[in-house]
Amino acid sequence: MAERPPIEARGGGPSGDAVDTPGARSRDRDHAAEVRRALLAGDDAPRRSFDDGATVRPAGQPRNAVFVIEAGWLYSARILPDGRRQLLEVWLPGQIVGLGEHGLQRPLSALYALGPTELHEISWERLRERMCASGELSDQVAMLIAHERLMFEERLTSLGRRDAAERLGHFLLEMHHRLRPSANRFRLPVTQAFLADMLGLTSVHVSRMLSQLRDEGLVDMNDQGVHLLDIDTLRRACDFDPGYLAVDPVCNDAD
Amino acid sequence: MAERPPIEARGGGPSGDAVDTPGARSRDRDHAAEVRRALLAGDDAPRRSFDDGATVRPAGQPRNAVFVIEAGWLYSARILPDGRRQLLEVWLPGQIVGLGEHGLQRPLSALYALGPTELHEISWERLRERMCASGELSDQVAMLIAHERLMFEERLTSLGRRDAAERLGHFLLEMHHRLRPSANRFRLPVTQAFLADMLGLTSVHVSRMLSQLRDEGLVDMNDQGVHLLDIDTLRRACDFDPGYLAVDPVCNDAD
DNA sequence: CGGCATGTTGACCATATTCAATTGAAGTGG
DNA sequence: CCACTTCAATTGAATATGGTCAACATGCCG
Repeated sequence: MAERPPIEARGGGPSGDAVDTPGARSRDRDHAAEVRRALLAGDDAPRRSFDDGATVRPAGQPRNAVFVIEAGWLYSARILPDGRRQLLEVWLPGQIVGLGEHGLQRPLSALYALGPTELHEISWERLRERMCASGELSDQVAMLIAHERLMFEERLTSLGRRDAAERLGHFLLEMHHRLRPSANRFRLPVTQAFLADMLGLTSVHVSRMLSQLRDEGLVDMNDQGVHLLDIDTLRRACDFDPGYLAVDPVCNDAD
Repeated sequence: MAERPPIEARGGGPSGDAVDTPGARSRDRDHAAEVRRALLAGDDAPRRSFDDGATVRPAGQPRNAVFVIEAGWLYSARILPDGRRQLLEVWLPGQIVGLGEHGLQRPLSALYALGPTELHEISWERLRERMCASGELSDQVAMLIAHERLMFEERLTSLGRRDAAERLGHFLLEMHHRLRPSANRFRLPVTQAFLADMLGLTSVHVSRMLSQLRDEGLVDMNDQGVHLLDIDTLRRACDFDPGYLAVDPVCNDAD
């Protein structure tokens, strides 16, 4: 068993933007940027600020807007009645948050600020209006939703079939890829409890696994600073293939 | 707790289709049916048959079609290089499979037949053509993709934060809801190993947990026949809320 | 009949959780 | 400046949940 295709199954690098099967659109174009421009055109979208930890959008309430992140990070989470929580996604500057609730009356997941944030708020009314006006916009929105789905596909695989160390390594590689720092260091402003709720673990075990990764010379993480010591080994160990990551339009400061 | 709306959620189900926040679309219309009609109009879509277990679409190959299920079930799966596999979704008759790969050159997940199946194949070329022609179609496709994403959101929560028994109960309730049998019995033509790969467990443990659920008087499952003995208790125990399930257009035989 | 796939059960083991104690850093208020 | 609190992280010990290995039963099908 076990085929052995991926790990670099592309043309060259994470986005061999050369070949394009006819009729198939490349994910390499920055759809988010185009959608952002379309949604913000007119420049009258209200701006909103949130403090660290603030609830940007509660769960269960009628959904009525999407957000374009101007600065800061967000995360989405699903809370169970007994308090357990599963974090679903981390959202970075430039991303459009909330498209995935298209067609849903009330989101099941809540949205919180990860650090102080600046957002543009675009009402669904306005969004619909612009989508009706532009088939291309509709299409790009569909692709962005498909990309959110694809991220979940990968995370589902992590939670279902990867052990704690693999999940951690995989997630850190993912964030590294999304943030595109110049070096192998980047800031990840989250606690270990956050990582735990993201990866289906406990904070205690996250602490242990990070120590282990450090001992193995793979990752050094302290005080929200991540240093990937041996990316190639880590990628192999975690079965990380960035093929599922679209270009995330993020401007970021390394270290 | 535990609402009690659906089970016949068509006319006035989980979301009293009377009220509709302006600009917000209800998920209660059967978008899948409308998209199906649009894609199959002309009736020249090639039909394809697959035997049980056949690969409908391999992973890693250029994606070039979506499928409308005429009869039989499909499932999608992600396979890790070392053979571990995570099943992602079960697809039922009437569903359109492959929309979630919109914008992606090569799907990471493979698609297999669960029992003998009959499909209509619609090329992406054709799909794009019709989406360009109809903004409404684009929009409905976006909603269907959003729904796939929503299913993942729920399953992610299961894998991350629910224990084995809860995952099993939750999944069975979900299938019960999607299949809409007349009674509390339905056929689920999968093995315990299948359930295991779906829920991030081992087949041995699935066996044990099913025995436990039987002992508790909650679920009786044998030879692919599921009997939900105490739905209300089960729902409460598993935190199952069908709100995330759109109306799945499925015709099914109970028992 | 024999082979294969599936499910069940037991014994043992591993991974991860729970509980608890400790440390260090950061913030508050006297 | 110094208690005092709070929160995050670390570590150890005990525990639990689920995994591994293996044996066996059953049903199906050639």
